[in-house]
Amino acid sequence: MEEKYLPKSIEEKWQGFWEANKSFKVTEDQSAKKYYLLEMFPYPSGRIHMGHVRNYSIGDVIARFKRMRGFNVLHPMGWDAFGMPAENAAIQNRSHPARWTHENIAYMRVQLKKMGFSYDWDRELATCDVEYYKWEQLIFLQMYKKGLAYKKTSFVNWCPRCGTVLANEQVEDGCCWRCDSVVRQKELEQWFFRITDYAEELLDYTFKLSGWPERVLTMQRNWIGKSYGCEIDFPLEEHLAKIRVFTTRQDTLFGATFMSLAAEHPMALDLATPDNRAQVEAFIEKVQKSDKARRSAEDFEKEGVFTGSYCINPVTNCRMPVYLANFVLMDYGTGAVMAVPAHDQRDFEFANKYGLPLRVVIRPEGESLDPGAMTAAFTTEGILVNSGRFDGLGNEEAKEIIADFLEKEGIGTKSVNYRLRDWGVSRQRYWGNPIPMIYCDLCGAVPVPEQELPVLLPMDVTFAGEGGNPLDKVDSFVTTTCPQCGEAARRETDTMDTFVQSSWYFLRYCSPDFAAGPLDRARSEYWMSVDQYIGGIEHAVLHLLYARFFTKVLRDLGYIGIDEPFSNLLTQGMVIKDGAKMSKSKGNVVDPDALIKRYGADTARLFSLFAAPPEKDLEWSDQGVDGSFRFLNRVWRLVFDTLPLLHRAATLDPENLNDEGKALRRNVHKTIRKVTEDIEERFHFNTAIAAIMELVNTIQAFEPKNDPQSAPVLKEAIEGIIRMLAPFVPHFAEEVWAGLGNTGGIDKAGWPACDAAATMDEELLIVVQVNGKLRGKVTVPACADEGTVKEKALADAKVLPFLEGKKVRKVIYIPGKLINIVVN
RNA sequence: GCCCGGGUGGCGGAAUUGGUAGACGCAAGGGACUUAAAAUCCCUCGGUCGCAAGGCUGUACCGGUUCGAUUCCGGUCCCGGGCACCA
Repeated sequence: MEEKYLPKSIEEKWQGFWEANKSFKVTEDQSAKKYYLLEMFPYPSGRIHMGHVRNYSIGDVIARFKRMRGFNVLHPMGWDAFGMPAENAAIQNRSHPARWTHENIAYMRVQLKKMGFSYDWDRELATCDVEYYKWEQLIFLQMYKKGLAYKKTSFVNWCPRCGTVLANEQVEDGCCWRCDSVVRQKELEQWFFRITDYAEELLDYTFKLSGWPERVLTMQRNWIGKSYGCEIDFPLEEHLAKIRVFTTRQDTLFGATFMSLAAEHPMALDLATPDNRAQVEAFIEKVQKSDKARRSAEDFEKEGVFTGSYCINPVTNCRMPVYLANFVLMDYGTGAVMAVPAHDQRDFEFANKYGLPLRVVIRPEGESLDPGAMTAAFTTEGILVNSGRFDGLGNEEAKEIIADFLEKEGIGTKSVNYRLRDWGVSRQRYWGNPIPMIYCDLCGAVPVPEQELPVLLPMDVTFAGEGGNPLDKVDSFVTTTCPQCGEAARRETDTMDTFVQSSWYFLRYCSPDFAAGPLDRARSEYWMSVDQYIGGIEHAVLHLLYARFFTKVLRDLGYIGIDEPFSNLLTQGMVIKDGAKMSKSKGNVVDPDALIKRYGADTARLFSLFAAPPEKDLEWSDQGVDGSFRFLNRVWRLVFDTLPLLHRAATLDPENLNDEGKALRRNVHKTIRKVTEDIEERFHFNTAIAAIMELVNTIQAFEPKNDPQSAPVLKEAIEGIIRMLAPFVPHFAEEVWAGLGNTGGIDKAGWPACDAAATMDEELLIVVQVNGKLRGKVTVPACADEGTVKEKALADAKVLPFLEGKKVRKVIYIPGKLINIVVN
């Protein structure tokens, strides 16, 4: 052990040691308790950023802690390697997405290794490798067979100038980010996964995932959005057809005075009367031009157009004009809304704008409601009026009664509706997993036979940045023959959404080299489910919902026997600097490489864990990093200075200590208990580190006496510190541990055990309050009963003045903590 | 607009089940060591009144429950994140 703490050489040394010994390589060991720890894998964007450092530092603490506690820990790492940025970079640099991606992976792998994260690198995978994506193609085919993958038309953002589909993030203020043309909605045939088949189960399990943050579960429940209501048919005046609506407010049916349809509604054009046809067509065109993001903006002007047709309210028999309205979405319900302007704010505004009638059917209890005087819709609970035989009912109870009535009369049916929509997985992009389908003029869409997999993504492609998917132009890829009839046919050129790859990578990690299928069932069942998953809160819905869905699909395809992929979830906050999220454009980025170079990886890890608890945002502070570095230096000196004493230390005899020794030992074991709980139960690494710092301060104040028991107590204390620090600053701990004369690595030493007997206090400090205000403190023997404490508190010199001339009404005693004297 | 979080010193944060508000760290100020600087060590550090002992006050704001509220309840304001106008 050197006199001075030199992180660079220490870190290189131990990283070499771990690599040479394959310290973190694991296999399925039935005799050991398994622990699968996973952090969300990175997109290989170029370099790691502080968010990665934080995410992976949090994970590494848990991995190393569990290892020290004797678990067989699976801790893998890989790359979410397909995606748009690679393609954009290829266009910009006139290079190839594969090259860009692999270079980035190589660089970032070095960075992660420099951080000292304890991964089993033998399991590394990249989703753009054919060994990964070919199995995904197989899964797609099996989903297709079961009807879980299907094709339907839907709308995409389309740039007419580039001739390209745009992602939402490529649309800026309704215009193409590259050429600034106005983006329009284009209808396209696309592949979908039937996630809605699993809506009920996905919802159900949100009530069983006890290891997930309630916040995330709430968001997922809201996303799935189950609601109970009715489907009601409104007959058309001049047609045989009916318009079907879904509503959760059947209690307001008597107040429905007009009908609003989505512009995309299949009946929209048919309902346009000759006089109105031109306006209706113009309106549909206009809605298609407005992009989805804008359409949902707060200040979006509610607009509509009258079709010229009328339908009939089935309970009031009133004529209801049928409008198209820009705020009605085809994706939710039936794409048609019965408009109740008196009791829905949007309908109220719409009715005002187009001079449509208002009919009050609910009034506040004990009051009446004048339709002419209303300035907003009345949307709270009340009593039904103008509703025939239902008048006088409370509107909540009326929901059930009216639903029953509608069913009996054959007007409508009770219905459950979900917000969740099927998952569109088609992407008109090159850098993704090719969807294994073939189009034949005679046979239609034909799946690629399983034995012909993989459909290789061709490498000889040029990137222009316009004119659509580059894959379309690779003749050798597109041109093929129909597997069914042998005639000339075309390959599907859509690739799969990258969320598909991230929906099952955690399963592939269990058997990454398995050559006979996507996963080796025996190995997967040993490791799954993931015991602890860690990642950013931004993935609370999409990724985490898709991964849950995919796990259930793989279960139903017979690949695995579990229902849910992640038993416990930890969502971490963002890394902030100067009050904003770190980003290149804001220029407030802290480069992990520079940090490692200056302080070493251990300091970077320590600070990112100490500055805030994981789930909170972390405000970066350069001075704070200095503080963490100073702390490590202090510990280093403490060990180095006491080394000669520690080497001579006799065996510890806990029964035979002086008061100072006992006090220090009590401190050591109380700290062990706290740090263990903070890591294991709360993931509050900041307070765990603070507790270790306090113990270091205590040890520094401890003066070893010339008695035989001082050195062993000190030795136990210092060894405890080093072992507790090991998950946080592993290189540092390994070096110091070896310096203390230990061999074989600190993992083998295990996590220190708390000796409960040593934590027992001999005396307790009792806080004395008078009328709830702190007035004094008394020290009593730990065994003192209530009477003794009370006596001592009432006699305390600092308390007495507050009792003078007053009468003691009550004394409340909280054992071992506090006594409150109530006087008046 | 809807949904989900959050608001504690100059700063990051602590107070885990309603029981000492401000642990730990940073910054700042003072001191020791040094020819000097760095490093290190020691002291002070919410506000306010006081020579001091100590008092009063204080966890966004207003109110409530309680012997006791940063913590629970009702209302208000502000900040952050998410969204697919959810009928």
